[in-house]
Parts: sequence; structure tokens; C-alpha cells
Amino acid sequence: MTGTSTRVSSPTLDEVAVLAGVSRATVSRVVNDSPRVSPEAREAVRAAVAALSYVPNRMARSLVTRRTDTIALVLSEPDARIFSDPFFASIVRGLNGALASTDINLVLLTARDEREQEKAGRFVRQGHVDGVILMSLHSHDVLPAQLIAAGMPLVLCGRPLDDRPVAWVDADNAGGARLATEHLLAGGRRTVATISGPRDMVAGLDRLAGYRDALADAGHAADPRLVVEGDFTEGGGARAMEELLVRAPELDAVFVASDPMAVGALRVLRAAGRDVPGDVAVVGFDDAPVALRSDPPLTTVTQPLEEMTQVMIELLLAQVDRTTDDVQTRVCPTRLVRRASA
Amino acid sequence: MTGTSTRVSSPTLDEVAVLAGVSRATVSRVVNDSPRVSPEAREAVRAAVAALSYVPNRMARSLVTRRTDTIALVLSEPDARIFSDPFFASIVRGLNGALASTDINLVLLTARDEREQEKAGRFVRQGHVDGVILMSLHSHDVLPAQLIAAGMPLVLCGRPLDDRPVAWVDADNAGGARLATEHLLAGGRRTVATISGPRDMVAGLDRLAGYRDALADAGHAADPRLVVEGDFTEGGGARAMEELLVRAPELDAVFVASDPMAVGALRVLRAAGRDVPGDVAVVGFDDAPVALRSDPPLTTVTQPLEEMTQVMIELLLAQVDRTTDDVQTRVCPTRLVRRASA
DNA sequence: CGGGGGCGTGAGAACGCTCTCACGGCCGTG
DNA sequence: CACGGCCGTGAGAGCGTTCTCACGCCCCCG
Repeated sequence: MTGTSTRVSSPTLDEVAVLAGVSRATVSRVVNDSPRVSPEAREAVRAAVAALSYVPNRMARSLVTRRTDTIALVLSEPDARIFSDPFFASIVRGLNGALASTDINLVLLTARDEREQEKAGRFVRQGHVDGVILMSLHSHDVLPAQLIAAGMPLVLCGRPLDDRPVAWVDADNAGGARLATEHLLAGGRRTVATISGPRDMVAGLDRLAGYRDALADAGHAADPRLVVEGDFTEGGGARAMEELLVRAPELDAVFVASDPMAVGALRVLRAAGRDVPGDVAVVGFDDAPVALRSDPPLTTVTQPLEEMTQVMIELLLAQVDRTTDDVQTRVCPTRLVRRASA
Repeated sequence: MTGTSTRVSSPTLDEVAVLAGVSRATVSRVVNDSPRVSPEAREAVRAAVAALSYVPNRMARSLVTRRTDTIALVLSEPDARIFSDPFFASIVRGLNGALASTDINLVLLTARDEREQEKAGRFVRQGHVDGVILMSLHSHDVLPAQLIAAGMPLVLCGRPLDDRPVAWVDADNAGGARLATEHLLAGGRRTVATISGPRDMVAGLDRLAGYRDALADAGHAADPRLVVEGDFTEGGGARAMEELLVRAPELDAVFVASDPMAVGALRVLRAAGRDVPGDVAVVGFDDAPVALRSDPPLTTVTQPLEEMTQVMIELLLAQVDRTTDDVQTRVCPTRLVRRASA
């Protein structure tokens, strides 16, 4: 191996053609699995390719095909917290799974601050990728507008706050929250509080809306005492629960807008001597791994991640292939998972 | 904006040249900041570029320069666990920081199973990137060999198990473990146990070696009862601590090879009625965020992540620029952070 | 036995950029 | 005043592919 490794650049189509005794065009046909090649020629080319360990040059190919067969998942989050979010890991796994049967590659781009967003935007617009899936939970960034203006295929992971004409896929957060709240009411609970997500995140807003709708439908008057805003973290959930216990000590159920927060709430409830689900029923959201390990295991709302990632890829590739011109959106149904906490 | 957005492909250098009234070459010079351009020409080109919102086509450029100005961080981990590792997030942040002043982009590639590794390998060898930084904690994968054979610039994050001729950067794990152990001994502890990392991870091995060396230097006989293998997780640390308390109830100090494991150990020690650091002193490793929040705050070993990522980039770019032919390695010093647990 | 229609193949023009080279115009020097 | 050199510029040749044609060949049908 080291014997011939003084070679500095990789072999080209031409060299393969010479070795195989055919023309460049024929080699290209073989490499691209075109049917119009004789078995002998195909075999000769195959051998030559193997002998030279030829790998097609992506740049040259992309230059003419205008395709890179690569899509980017852009993580436009200010802090590194996103990495520790199991939801994020699931999305990456789902996307990779959805692309496994294709020869499309997925690359991740992080864009923590304005500067990195700028850099990521440039990267994308230079033509490194065919399309972008954007994960940005707080949506005050410029990347979407920039990419739309550049005509770059784009799908957002999560419904955007404003009504920009852009494709997106989201879980039915409101529906899931409604499911959870209805479940609590159906269990005979009378005072159902909620620990909501942050107001600047759509998922938080939607889950709060679902909770309110369910209560309203059941004839309950809206009670601001019962709503405390959390930040989707365990610590935030604990603090919110403490606040709730002060504000409304009579509560007998809590819908918590994320599992980590629910775990924090569970901890505070136990410390306060409230039995779960005996005294207080708790329902979380996300079906995070932690929901299974908590004590008691958390009744929660699960999102169809598999389906969501699949749809994201579909919507994106439709744009890439220009199959469609109008931007599509899709809301995927959520489901209640009953465990022990409610 | 929608007015002219029927335009499907982006403008080319030629169109900019026509609009600016100069030749293609001059536009190229301006775009690439060549000094040999008159101010007037430069201004005209600038205006034309802005008017057309011209962005150079990376593929075309790379085809001739043989540079993509992109490097990949490949995460070659079987499970998604790596995302939740704060160490990993720090590495990404560090690398991005080290590249912030350059116009080199960083993309992340995940390669969970054999199949995805294959895909990532192809992606890299097709010439999408100029070099690769590989993070693979378990090192039984084929990617390194494949990339080396292809002559792709490569730097490993972490010392490899075998002695392949490949560049790598690692923290001084053995030195840090020695520091921790010496600290425990200097505090008057007589029976210092350890919860090690997994045997198939170099970091685990090195930290164990450092622990043993420190003990040997202090004249202690090696006692296999005092060594229990953990898996770097909190749960694993707890289990290992339980085991240790059974095996060697007289222990008065534990060097734990990772902070999450140390947190688990702390929990078990408290449950067993042992005061930390009164009865048992505990030192962790990594200086993870959790080390600050634990009770008591964890004395631990910190790695110079900033320096490590900086060096990785240096070694990689040296290879990319062919500044050097021999593979370099670098071990970065670790440091003891004294808190309350020891 | 002649003519039409695939089918496998090769020649050559793109794709959008960089880079070398050559060419005028201006300066300074002898 | 002539001549060499430098500086800004443009022409044109690639970079490694794909893809459109056009061209022989063989086979089948009339």
C-alpha cells in the first residue's frame, strides 16, 4: 500500500478509461449504472475502477449535475444545550434512517451565534448542499429568510412563529397537550395546573393552548394561578412546581410541558409529601428516555419522530426535485403513553 | 423580492463581468482579494456582485483549487449517547471557535453503524472535505484505515489503541489520574479505590494506568479488590460504588474516572451513610458541568479543551497544506480542580 | 437482398471557476 | 529621447465530470 502511495492526486475518469480500453463516456455510464453498456465493457471498467481504486470527483460531477446529493441539518441554537436534548439525537437518527436507502448524505451544521449563522448561510448558498432542514427553537434568526431568498430548498423542523411561506413539519403539540389534559380530567381531577414551556418557543405556546382548550371544552374557567412558565429543564420544572404549590396548594393534577420539567416537578412533589399519582397526577411531554426511569414512570405524550423525519425528507426532496412549487406543511399526530404518574 | 425570483439558477462570474464591464479574470481577482486590481475596477465589480447578489460556485472553484475549505468532524459512535456527552459539545464549540477566524467550515457527520460509516467514508473520499477529525471512543472501526489509505488528512480526537501512524490529540489522561490519586494520598488517605472506565476505551485505560502508577510510586501494593470497572455513566458509577463498598468497606478514598460516574458514587455513598469528604474522599474526571452542581461539589480533573481543539485544527491544517509529511501527536496537560469532595 | 431501427460507443461541448501568460500603458532611468 | 520594467487587464486553457449527438454495427423485416 505504501508502495504506490506516493501518488498525490486521485485517478480520473480518463485514466480509468485508458486502462479499461474504452472512452470516458463509457466509464461514466458504468459508474452511473446506465443500462446501455455491453457486459464486456462494463466488466473491463469495473476492473479498472477497482485496480485504481477510483472514486468519482464530487466537485466535477456536481458542477454539471447541479446536485450535491447532500443535505444539511442546521442547528441554529444559541447554546450547546441542544446537543444534550434527546429529542435532537432522535431527529438526527431519524433523518439518517430516512436517508439510509438513498445515496444522499446528511451533514450537521451548528450556528450558535450570529457569526456562525452567517458562516453557515454562506456555506449553504455556495452550493455545498441541495437543501436544508433547519432546527431553530427560538426563531428570531435571519437564516430562514436568507435561504428562502436564495431559493434554497428548506424545511423547518417545528412550526415557525410567523406565517412565512416556508415548508415545515411539526408534532401536534396542541393536540397532545389536549390529550394529556383530557386524560387528567377523565381521571376525575378537578384542579389541573400546568407548567408551560417558554413563551418564545412555539412548542411551549402550542402545548399551553392545547391545555387551555381542553379545560375550556370541559367547562373550566381559565385560572391564571394554575399556569406557571418553565424553561423545559429539570431545574426549571422544579422551581415552577414550587411556585404552583404556593399559588394553588389544592391542585390535584399537573400537565407539564416537557419530561425533564416533569421529573423536576416529581421531585418537588415528593419533597412536599404529595403522593403521585395519589394526591397529584402528573403528565409530561416528549416521551424522553428519562420518563421511563423516573419514579413513578411518567405518563407522557409521545411524538412520532420516525414519521416526522420521514416527512421532512419527503418535503425537502420534493423541493429539490422541483416536483412542487408550493411550500407544504405537515402536523404529525401525537399519542398519550400511559404509565404510572397519571 | 418575489418580483425577480423566477430566476432559477444563480448568477455566474461571467454575468458579473459583463455587468461590471470587465473580464472574468478581473472579477475573480476582486472576489479573491487579489491586490492587483485598480480601485475603479474593484468598485465596479463590487457593485455588480451586490446587484446580482452573486455567490461564487463552490463546486467550480473547488474543481480547480482542489480545496473545499471544509473539514468534517466524524462522530463514529454506535449509539446516540455521544450527543448527550457534554465533552462532545465542548469539542464542537472549541473547533468552531478555532475556525472562527478562518473561512473554513466545520460539518459534523454521524456514523452510527457500519453502514453509516461506509457512507461517511464515501462522502469524505469523494472530496467533499479537505480533512477529517475523527471522534471514535471505541476504536474498532475501519474508517481511519480507509481514510489513511485514501491519503485524506486526518486527526484523531483521542489516542488510538493501536500504534497506527496517524495524527492524534489527547488530554493527558494518565497524568490527570496520577494527579488525582496523588491528591488523595497527600490528603492522608490510606485506601484509595478507583472506579475505572471501560476497558475498550483508551481514556479509561490511561486513567487506570495513572492511578496505578501513583499508588505504586507511593509504595502501595496493587490491590485488585480496589478496582471496579464502570461505563462512564452515572448509573454505572453507582453500581460500581456499591460493589466497592462490599469488596472493601474500609476504603477512605475513590478516584472515579468520570464525573457522571462520580455523581452516582456520591449518591451511593450518601445512602450508605458515608460522609464525603469526611469518611470518603472522591475525585472525579472531566470537570463536567455536573461536577459543579453535585453535593458536595466535585474535586475533579479538567482537560484543556480549548487547547486541544486548537491543536487538532493546527495538526489537520498542517496536513492539508502539506506543510509536513510526518504525523504528529500531542498530549495536552490536565489540571486538578479542587472543590469540596476531596 | 436491401433498408430501417435499435444499441453500444466515442467525440466534444458544456458546467463555473482559477491561473498562467501575454500584452499594452505608464513610469523611471541611462 | 529610448528602453526596460512593472502594473492592471484580458484571452484562453484547463479542472473532472455529464450529456447530447452522431456514427457504425447488427438484426429483423419486407
